[in-house]
Amino acid sequence: MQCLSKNNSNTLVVDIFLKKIEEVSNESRQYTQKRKIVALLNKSEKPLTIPGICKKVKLSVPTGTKLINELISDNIIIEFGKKETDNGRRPSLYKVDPEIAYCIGTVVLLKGISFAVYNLEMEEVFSMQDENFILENTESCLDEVVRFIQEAISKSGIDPSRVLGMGMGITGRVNSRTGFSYNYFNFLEGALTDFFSGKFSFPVHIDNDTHVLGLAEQYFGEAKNIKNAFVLNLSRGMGLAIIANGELVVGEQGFAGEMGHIQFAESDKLCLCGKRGCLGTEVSGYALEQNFQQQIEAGESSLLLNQKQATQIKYKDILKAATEGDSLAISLTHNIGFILGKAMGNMINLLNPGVIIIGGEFVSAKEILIDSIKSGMMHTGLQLPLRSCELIFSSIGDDAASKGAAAIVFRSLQLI
Amino acid sequence: MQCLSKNNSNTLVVDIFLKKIEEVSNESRQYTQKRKIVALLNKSEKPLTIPGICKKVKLSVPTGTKLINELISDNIIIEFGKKETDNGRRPSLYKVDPEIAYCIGTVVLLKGISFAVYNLEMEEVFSMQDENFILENTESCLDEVVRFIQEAISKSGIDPSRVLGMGMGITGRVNSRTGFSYNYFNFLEGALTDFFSGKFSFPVHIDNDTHVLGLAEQYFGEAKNIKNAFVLNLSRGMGLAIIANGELVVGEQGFAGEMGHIQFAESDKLCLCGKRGCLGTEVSGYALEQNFQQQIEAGESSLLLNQKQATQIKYKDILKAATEGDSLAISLTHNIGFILGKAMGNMINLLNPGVIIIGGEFVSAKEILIDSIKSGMMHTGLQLPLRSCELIFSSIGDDAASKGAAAIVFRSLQLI
DNA sequence: TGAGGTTTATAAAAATAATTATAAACTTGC
DNA sequence: GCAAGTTTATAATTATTTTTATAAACCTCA
Repeated sequence: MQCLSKNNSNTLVVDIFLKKIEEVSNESRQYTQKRKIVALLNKSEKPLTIPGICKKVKLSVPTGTKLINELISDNIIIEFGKKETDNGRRPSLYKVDPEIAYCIGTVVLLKGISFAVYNLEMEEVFSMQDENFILENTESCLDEVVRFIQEAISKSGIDPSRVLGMGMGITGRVNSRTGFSYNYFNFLEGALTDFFSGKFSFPVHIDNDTHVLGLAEQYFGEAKNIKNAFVLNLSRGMGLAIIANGELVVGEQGFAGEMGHIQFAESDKLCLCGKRGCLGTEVSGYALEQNFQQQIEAGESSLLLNQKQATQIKYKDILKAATEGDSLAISLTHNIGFILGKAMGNMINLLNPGVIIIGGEFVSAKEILIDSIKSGMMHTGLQLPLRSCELIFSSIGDDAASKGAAAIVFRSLQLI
Repeated sequence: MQCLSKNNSNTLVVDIFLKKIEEVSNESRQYTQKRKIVALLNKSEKPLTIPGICKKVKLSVPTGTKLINELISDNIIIEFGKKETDNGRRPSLYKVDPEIAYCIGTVVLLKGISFAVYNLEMEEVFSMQDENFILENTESCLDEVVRFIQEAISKSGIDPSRVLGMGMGITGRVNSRTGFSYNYFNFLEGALTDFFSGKFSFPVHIDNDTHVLGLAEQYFGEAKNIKNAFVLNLSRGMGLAIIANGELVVGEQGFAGEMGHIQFAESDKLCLCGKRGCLGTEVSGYALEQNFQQQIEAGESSLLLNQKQATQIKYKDILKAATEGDSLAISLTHNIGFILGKAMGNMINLLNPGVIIIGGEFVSAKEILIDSIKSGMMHTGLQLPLRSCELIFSSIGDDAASKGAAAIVFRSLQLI
């Protein structure tokens, strides 16, 4: 009430989203109740009725009605038709006006940067990419990121005062709790989130690219209603997002998920981390490229050589060739799938997930991977946990990561 | 109020503990508030003042005072002296009467069964063991368990109507959500919890012995204030309790933690599960016994042979001999520690815990194990997560498991 | 088509809780 | 040793919320 009476000012309208429900504060009781109603409506897939809302927030219908009407005149929630019922007077349905506030998801990868704005229903209202961006641990690269985001915000035409926050997925090791980044932009004195928050008028959160992909599956993808899940990010590198008890596991410092550095490899190739036997040396886009070159040198042939030199061929090319029937590409992909499957079988024993979702660039070769992964899993997984674990491939698509990054904002405000 | 006015009946007094706070119900608002106050006081380590309570449950001091006074006349909470402050009138302190209700923890192992009653401050008020018990998957064994518990309750002298529930830790695979046991007492048509609940007047929960040990460390031991931790149960077998985001991870069906069946072994001995390379074939009390016999057969000597024949020597004997300086025992224990350490290093990469707690019978050889585990961890763990992960040995003692089992009850009622 | 049943929504009355004011208990410092 | 400052606890007043009652909207079935 106190803040919402003057709803000409956007900042004040957005204020109702910006505090967690249980947060202790000396705001009026009614305002807390209003925030509860708004959060409930935002979390709900479908619009709700007044009696439904009142039951959930434990309010009587008269007071609930009063608060809801105030929220309507504040332009925060809107009426949305009437509910079809079998008998009785039809109740009006209400939902949060999806265009009253926005959140931003940004993803910074080794190659490429992307930006997207989502409304409260998580519909993309604007997006922008730069495929030519190259991530470097330099001040000038950081400036480039800031400029890119500023330009994107300006092009999107959204009012920054209506932005609840920005979530950022960034390659490398990141402490999502403190906001520090350890591999990139680590020259800053303070947290990377603080640096960005200083540049923009809204709060900024970060996590690594794999975790952000996990959040996308958790909230919008195949893990939506499953409390325990794995989301594998298999591209040039590999990472694992673990969802346990319905929450993403980031660990004590945010480093959880380094599955590429578990000693599950069958050979003892030297890994970039300095150790031997890391799974990532055999299961990754990088490994696929290495294996391909090795096989060519050993005399194997491939249709890919018609287009490019062996050393120029990237893992995405090999995956594409595999789907097109190139037998060397298929056999190499198969092999990776089998080793991956054995590793996943062990992971199943450890954490008993209900579903494993394969995401990342390797999804393009899903027909070739699925059986090899499954047969690998059979080798190491125990009967009971294996039986109830589904293996599927991600279907959210290209904007998964930025959607997941934006979800960090909603999660932090308990709006999801 | 409605239930508590007649507090002669114990069942009605205990009623205030038996519902979760946020549970939707049509009880009076004041009663819900009372339950909030009781839960808050029970969770709090120290007694609280009226203003403190009112701030936490978001009530004004006058209404809070009224409810607290009612709870006092209902004999549920008690005054507990006055708080020392620097200035101002000294507030009275209040806490839940610890003897108003109890919970039971029972642990059923392959050899031995134990029972303990705890008051609301988790102090043991009664305990009973039967070391001669042998677990079998038979109806007569199940009867024996029931008889043992009935006898223990009767001997303890506690009023069953004051028992909030019983938590049971049982060896083998267990689905703690559904209450089904898959290895023992699996001949029942329904859930094992339903069977027990039918025998007693209070609800019964189960989980496996390793998870229960993890709960003990989480709530009362070394993991108390750490959100991400491992608790290893290293005895004749091995299991891992994983705590992530402040919650025990049991997985989708409750099977999480089968670390003994991850392919981290260096040899490819056949495991009882039918697979090869399982960590448990090299890191467990069973493996220690096997290795000992093998070494003796190969001509090694040990002080232990003065007491018993090689085939009669149990892993506990070997651990004891190691602490007493027997060089074969030390070298075998060391070796297990090193392999375990390498496995733990990988687990650290995966889940980035803040602490690893070694529990189980192997704790007796902690001086010998600690360095070998640490050096193993160095071999496989990544720098960043390794640096911030502490390795410690459990110090809760013998009743850890039953305390953890009892904690299931408190956890289910949000009293912890 | 209209009576009976059901549910939503609003109005008036009753119950409940929060503010405000005041008293009591305690420390500190002159 | 007592005034000033601080905090707890209770009493009286004010505000809010729930209950109860009533009206309105809608279905079904005779």
